[in-house]
Amino acid sequence: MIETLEVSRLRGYEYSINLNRVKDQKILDIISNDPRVERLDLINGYINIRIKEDVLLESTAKLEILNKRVSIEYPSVNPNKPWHIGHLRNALIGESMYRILKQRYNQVYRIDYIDDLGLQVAQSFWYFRKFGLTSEHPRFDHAIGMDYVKANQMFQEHEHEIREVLREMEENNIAREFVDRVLGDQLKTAQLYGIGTDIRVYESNIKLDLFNQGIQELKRNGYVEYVDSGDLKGTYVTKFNRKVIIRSDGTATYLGKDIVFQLWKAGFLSGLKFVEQDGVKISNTNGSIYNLNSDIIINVIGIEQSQHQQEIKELMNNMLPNKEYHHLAYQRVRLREGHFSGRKGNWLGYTADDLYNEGYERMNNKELSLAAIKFYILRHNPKTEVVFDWDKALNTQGGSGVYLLYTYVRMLSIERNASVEPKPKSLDDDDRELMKFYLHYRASMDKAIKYLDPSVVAELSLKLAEEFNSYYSKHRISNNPTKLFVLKRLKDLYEHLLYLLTIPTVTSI
RNA sequence: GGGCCUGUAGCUCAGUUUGGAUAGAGCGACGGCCUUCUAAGCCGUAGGUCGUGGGUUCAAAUCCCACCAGGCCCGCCA
Repeated sequence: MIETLEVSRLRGYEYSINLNRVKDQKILDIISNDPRVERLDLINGYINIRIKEDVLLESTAKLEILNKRVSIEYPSVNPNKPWHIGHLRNALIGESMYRILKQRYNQVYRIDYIDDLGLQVAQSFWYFRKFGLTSEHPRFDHAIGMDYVKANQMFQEHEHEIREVLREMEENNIAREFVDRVLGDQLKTAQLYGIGTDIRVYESNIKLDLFNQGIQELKRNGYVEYVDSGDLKGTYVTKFNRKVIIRSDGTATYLGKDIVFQLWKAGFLSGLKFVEQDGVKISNTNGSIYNLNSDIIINVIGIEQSQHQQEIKELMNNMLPNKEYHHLAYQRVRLREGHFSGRKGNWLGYTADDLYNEGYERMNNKELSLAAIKFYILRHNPKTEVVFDWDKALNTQGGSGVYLLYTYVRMLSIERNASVEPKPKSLDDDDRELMKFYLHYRASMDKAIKYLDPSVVAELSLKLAEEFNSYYSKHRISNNPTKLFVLKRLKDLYEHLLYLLTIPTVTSI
């Protein structure tokens, strides 16, 4: 009962209900008879509930675990460039969301999709084969990214040739080694930022082991049909919303390839084979069959693909009404002068690695640099556009990742200086305010999961840090058994929150 | 033409889904606080037509309608 109510903003109370919302008098009886309730007060038309101290002291960060298989796909960066800040946003939202989801579902899998048969890779591979590496950078992904800008300028003139390369890639997978070399470097950035994956799927393997059988299956089940007249003559379209998935020349559209993959995630199609390497399942035609069978499918993809995602969602809901399909849409990170464009190459100087290096230079510390960047990105609601600003991204003062770590280190320091054993006696209102964060945590996690939004957790962490710093300046903690106990509990929760935000901790600053 | 997202303090953002207590933070400005657990901190002051106009309601930043501004999407591209 109590769990469903909102956590009160008033000091000393844990929950509050607006009297006007109480439609049924029985609710009042139930609340006042709840053994966990210590006291009810009526103030300004609100029922304020104070719960018993031991209930507060015993609250934990453990949520009810649901038995569902969840997959979340991110960051799926094209393997022909280094990660820029926009890719980093995708990866951080994905990784944080993954960690949050794991608190609620018993099986959560991270998927990274590698588009090794895309036009972008074809352009880069064509250029590389023709001219070799023409940009200088110690990292292959960076150099290739710079070369891509040049390759793109030549695209129109050499389109026929490049499309021919793409066909060769599709037939003989000739770019795989090139792609893996770029990917290997991209993964260094991923590792730097603590971004992980469980399942890596290459488009070439989908093409090889899943696509044709998948399309046959869809035809057999009547989900797609051949068009024999009109504008779309010669294509195969989805029966449900008449979107082209096979062109009249027999090749697959983006939607066609995508839908097959999403259906694989849901367990509707089978055939992908995997080998395991360092705990990661990697698609490989010589491996063994594995099916994910997700109940809930989440894709972290830019908001500009909303319409495309909506089409897939409708199709999935239509075919598999028992599965959930979600598009976690995020706005782009952009520069003052405009959006990132691989074509123009204005991501130069704004790669995820550049960002880290600049942070390291300013703070001379790996964790502080990472914390600043991660918090800056994650505290924005995914739907809001982030206009990139060096000083804001690498802020070391209030409302920053550095502030969060500083607060954490302060907690550790007080614990180190403790002169008594932590043991709770009676809590004053300030102690209760801190213990209440366990209740706030539950509410925030519900919200973060419901709306697929890690910024909820970022805001909670910041509020906790602010509340604690205020508490710290007001009370002497290290010689007070109750306050040391509260500190310990709060620190446990805080550590957990930082973990959810992918922010690594430090022990001193 | 159709659809989606955004608009809250000088700046960057919470709060909008579930209408309700004086609309909250940070940065920047100004003023305080280090012989006491980390001052990358804390406390205080100034700063608001919640894009605009209607509507619903006892009550609207929040719900409904229209409009304005910025961004994005509507292909046998990906």
